[in-house]
Amino acid sequence: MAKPKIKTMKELSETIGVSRPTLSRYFQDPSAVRPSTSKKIQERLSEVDYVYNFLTTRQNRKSTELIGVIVPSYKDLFFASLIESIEQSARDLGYTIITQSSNGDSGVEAHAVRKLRSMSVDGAIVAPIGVAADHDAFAAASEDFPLVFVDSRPAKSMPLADFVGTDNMQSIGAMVEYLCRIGDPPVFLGMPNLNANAEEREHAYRAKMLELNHEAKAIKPAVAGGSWEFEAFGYAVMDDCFGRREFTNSTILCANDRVAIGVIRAANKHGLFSRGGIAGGDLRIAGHDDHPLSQYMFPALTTVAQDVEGIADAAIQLLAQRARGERSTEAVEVFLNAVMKPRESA
Amino acid sequence: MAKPKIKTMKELSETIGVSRPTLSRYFQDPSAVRPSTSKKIQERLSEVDYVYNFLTTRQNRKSTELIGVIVPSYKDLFFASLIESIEQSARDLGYTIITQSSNGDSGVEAHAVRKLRSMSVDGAIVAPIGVAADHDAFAAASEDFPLVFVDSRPAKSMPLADFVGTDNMQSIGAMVEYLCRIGDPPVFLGMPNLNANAEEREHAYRAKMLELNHEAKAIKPAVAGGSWEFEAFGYAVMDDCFGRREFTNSTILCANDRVAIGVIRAANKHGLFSRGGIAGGDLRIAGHDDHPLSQYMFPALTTVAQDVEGIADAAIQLLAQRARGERSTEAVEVFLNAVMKPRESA
DNA sequence: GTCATATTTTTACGCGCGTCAAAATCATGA
DNA sequence: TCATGATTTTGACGCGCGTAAAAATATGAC
Repeated sequence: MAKPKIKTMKELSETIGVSRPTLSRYFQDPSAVRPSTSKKIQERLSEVDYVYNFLTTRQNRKSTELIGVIVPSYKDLFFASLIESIEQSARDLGYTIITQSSNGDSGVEAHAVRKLRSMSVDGAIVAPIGVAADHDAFAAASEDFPLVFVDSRPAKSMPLADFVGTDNMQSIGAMVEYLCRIGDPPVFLGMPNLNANAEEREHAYRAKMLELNHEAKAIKPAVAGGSWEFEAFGYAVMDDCFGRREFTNSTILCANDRVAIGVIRAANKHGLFSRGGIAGGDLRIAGHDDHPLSQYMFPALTTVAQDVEGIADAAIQLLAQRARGERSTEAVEVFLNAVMKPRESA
Repeated sequence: MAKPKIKTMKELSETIGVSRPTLSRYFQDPSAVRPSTSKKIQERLSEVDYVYNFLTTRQNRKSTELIGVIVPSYKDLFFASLIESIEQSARDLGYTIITQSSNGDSGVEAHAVRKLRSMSVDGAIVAPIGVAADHDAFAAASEDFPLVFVDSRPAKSMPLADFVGTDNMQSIGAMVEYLCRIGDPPVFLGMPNLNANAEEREHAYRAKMLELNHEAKAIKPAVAGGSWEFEAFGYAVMDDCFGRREFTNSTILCANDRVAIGVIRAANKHGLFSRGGIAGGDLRIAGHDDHPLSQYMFPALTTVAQDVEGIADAAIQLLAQRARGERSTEAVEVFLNAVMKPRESA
């Protein structure tokens, strides 16, 4: 680092030989100054060590180009994938992402929303926790900046917030159809009722079963499922069932892959996959999401892949639209399709 | 939201009936004003909708109370756990976390570091990518704020940066000892050479094997391993080996759990666990990290658990120390112990 | 070389809040 | 009730940069 360190734009303007306002314009859009000037600035800039002051620039610009992201948990690869996609889409458009985890707690979620308000973000993408969410916090926020919910809709609907997510009717529908075509009609194992997907996916399952003239049947969890430890939930519920020799020959459709991973573990523990190793028995298990590790399960988990990149992209686009002043009143709901990933488990 | 919205502190000071400087002091430390005043402010505050302006306050305070975090990937549950722990520790101390993923790319990493500089963070916690990291970016940053590396040390050592991580000699040592005590001495399957842990763990393995008078042996990957898709790497390498009936009766110590998950999958594919289901054969597999899903593998993965919370906590503490002006010259390295998690796979 | 137009420079103010010093007010105990 | 120290108010300046208006200068076609 032999490069001389320059701390303020004023100082920079002196060593570089252009006025500060010109520099200011250059940083916001290099093409806003004459090409020769732009080139000159660019060259001199590479010879010094200057980083613009993020906080001050954002304070004064009309737009902060900050986007907040709130997810219930980092330790869920679906959300992790989502964040990664959002961060990439955002970087391409020049946005800076502020990520926070609500940790499945409505208090923390409200606190996070509040922080986004204090940071004057241009918009927020939130995967809400469903139960007992702090509706007021969101309502207040949506007056300050556009809000788009992803993955699941908040319990109490927000008139001004957009939504992007997978069409559960389509995704679950495709899976049910597939399962019925290949074998016995599935029973359903829900996820803990922590967000709207829990109910929606069960509903989608029932609807499709009805359509196909099969009797819908949901497994009643014998254990409480109040936490986001979905694998533990799936394992505990089915370890119990399998222990009583229930559902050992069923086709089990799980509300998501993490639950399914727990179920597979339980099935393996009870030796239900022993014949020949791979999907030899009558027990079949299916999931939902295409969790990055689902293909490494044994048997590899049959699932439906959510279009994570599509969701991230659409969410950013919706935010950008609002930022441009479009659709200032009507809210939009975008539903993306999921695609079947038939593997070994069903 | 019937609460009247108040946008500036000046406005707030008028509706609340105290002067703006007093409010300012209250927000920075409620105990800095007289108890009766503090109570009065607190009460009135709950009746209005005011959020302080984060950007402006940080611009003017000597400390921004911002801490940057950079990890190579969100889609790695080890890092996800780490971020979650850091966020919690930080929240308790009043810090705000800015998380970024370098996506395993040194360019993105350098860009992220630069952004942290522009945000005037009080410090940064970074899990570096090892190869071809942009040393200059870190060097420049470390002149602006304290830097603590976690998980692995950067390729080129940084004289002013602290380090917190697991003592690979201890963790791998404990595992090798365990494996040798229970069965055959292990062979080693490394991880792609993407950070310092790759070499360090292999070295630790060799050292311990030497100490125990066993011959060290590392599996030579027949496939390239340049990406962070560790499961795919482990699977590809061992699918190839098992296909040639190599190592089918070995004890395989993997450099991390994600590699091990791929290996388990390969072993299952080749039916190497078929006798009785659980760890019946001679093939044994062990990992490192205690990945949240390792216990759901089949067989459940024997591993060593890194002290993730301990790492997060120590990192924050080191940063806080530097912020208080302690240890302005000497760098510190903190090594935490890992604990054995013997399960089914070995 | 001239003139119309495009850029840049100068100058100055504003953003919302931190912070300081001096003046005003308050709380407390004798 | 008064003195005294603690707290608050007033008034003012600064942070680094955005931005607007007017003046100065550069550019390019003729």
